[in-house]
Amino acid sequence: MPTFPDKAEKFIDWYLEVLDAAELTDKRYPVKGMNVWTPYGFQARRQLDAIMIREIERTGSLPVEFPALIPQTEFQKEKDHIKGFDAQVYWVTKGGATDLDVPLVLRPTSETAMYPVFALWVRSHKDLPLNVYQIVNTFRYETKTTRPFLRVREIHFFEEHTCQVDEAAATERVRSNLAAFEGMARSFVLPYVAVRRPEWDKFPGAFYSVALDIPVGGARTLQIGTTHHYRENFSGPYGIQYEATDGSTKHVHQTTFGLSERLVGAVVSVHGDAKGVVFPSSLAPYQVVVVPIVGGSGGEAVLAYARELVERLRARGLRVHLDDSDERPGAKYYRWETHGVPLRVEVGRREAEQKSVTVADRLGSKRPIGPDGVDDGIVAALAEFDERLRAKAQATFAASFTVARALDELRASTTVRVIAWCGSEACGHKVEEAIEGALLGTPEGPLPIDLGVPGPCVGCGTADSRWALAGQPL
RNA sequence: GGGACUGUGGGGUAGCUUGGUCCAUCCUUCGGGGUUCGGGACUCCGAGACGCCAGUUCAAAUCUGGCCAGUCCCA
Repeated sequence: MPTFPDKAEKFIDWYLEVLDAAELTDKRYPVKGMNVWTPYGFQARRQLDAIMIREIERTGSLPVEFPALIPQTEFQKEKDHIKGFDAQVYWVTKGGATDLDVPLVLRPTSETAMYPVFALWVRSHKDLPLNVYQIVNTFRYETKTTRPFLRVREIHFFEEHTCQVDEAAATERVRSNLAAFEGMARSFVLPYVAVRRPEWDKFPGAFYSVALDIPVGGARTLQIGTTHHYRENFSGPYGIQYEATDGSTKHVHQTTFGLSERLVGAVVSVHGDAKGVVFPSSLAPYQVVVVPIVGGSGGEAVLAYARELVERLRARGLRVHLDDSDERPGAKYYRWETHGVPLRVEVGRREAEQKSVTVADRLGSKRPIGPDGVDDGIVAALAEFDERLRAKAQATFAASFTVARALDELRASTTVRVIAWCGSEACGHKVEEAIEGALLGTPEGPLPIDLGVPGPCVGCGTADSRWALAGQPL
């Protein structure tokens, strides 16, 4: 049986082959970093979008869509922002054969597209808060190696932008974004940690940035989202101001919240195994695949039973696929395992006669259900699968962090490290050098492992320190 | 930005050092027929490739140069 490269030893090879086998993307498109969403991958993405939309709209955010092109003049208004993105923007400089008077940037993110318009929208405190989001493609000229879903040049981007009355309200919005992400992460079955990025690694133009990181084996980490507090850093240059109740004019305080198809890559990376992708039921294009086993005589009765079962399960709201292709049963099992389908329902002559089913889940359990309570049993098996997936992911997560009391303990790091840090940039860089990676920042919530109060800073020995995480961003 | 390496059917490869035995090997894939069908079936028939351009040569997948694309290492 052909196998995938070892996930632990050759992660990237494993990742690429698994994606290929699962038909989630076609990476043969002839532009670096731009891949094709296949029907199967697109359906996973559609679920991803639906979850992001559900959770953000729960917080009162509304959808908008801004244009993809931004005039250079607007793009340049915030100094740090342009400095941060200068090297990775695509320019549109011609319309037909005519050079454009003002070159246009293909949005790498939409602050500079939205904020001139926000300045028109926001006039009074009654217009606040302004909470809007969009899901669009953004473009970044990545110079490093690109990877499907994980590092792409055309990003399928979720971005929420808000305007708040003051700093405290913006701080609260950052908090509510983190709460919204908690709901999303629960759906994706992704244990993560929220960390406040160090000053030198925050989003260009931000007051501060909180990133959502997950461990992905060894000391490696993957940033799967960010939320930023901008204070007045953008509202100043873009003139987003309002008249307050006391008649004074004030600049709004802004926040953003960004997520992307990286979450698909994260789900593949975290849950995938030696047999391929494993989707939680929330993202699975097909939550259940029904495999009829039609050998010999009586095939028609089996097929009829399978079709009837599919209809009943669909009526229960499940995404169900009937695999009535010409393949033999074993080939179908392998196929849907590589594709990460949570539940496989086998029905053969035996099941058709008894009005029962045999249910196998993607984590390896297999059992008969019925003849009574077949539909309920399948629904329950799906929920059970998610919980087992969660327990498994949680155990891996918990084992992915260890404390390092001194710099030399960072060197041969085989997990993400938790360290005591004084907060200085000098000590931060010492840590980054030692781990040959990045100081991810200080956790916003509880630590992923229980460690009590931090000891002296690993860089300088100062007693005044906080816990921080260090790893090697993928 | 500096350096190294690599481009062969849809995917993965052999052949390249030493030019000819290559209208290019094998696995997979794809189309058609038949037998099969409770964990990747078998069989028969068929389809499909030397990144691009120039050069050397009687002869180029193979050597040389340029270009394009990709990968890795260093800054």
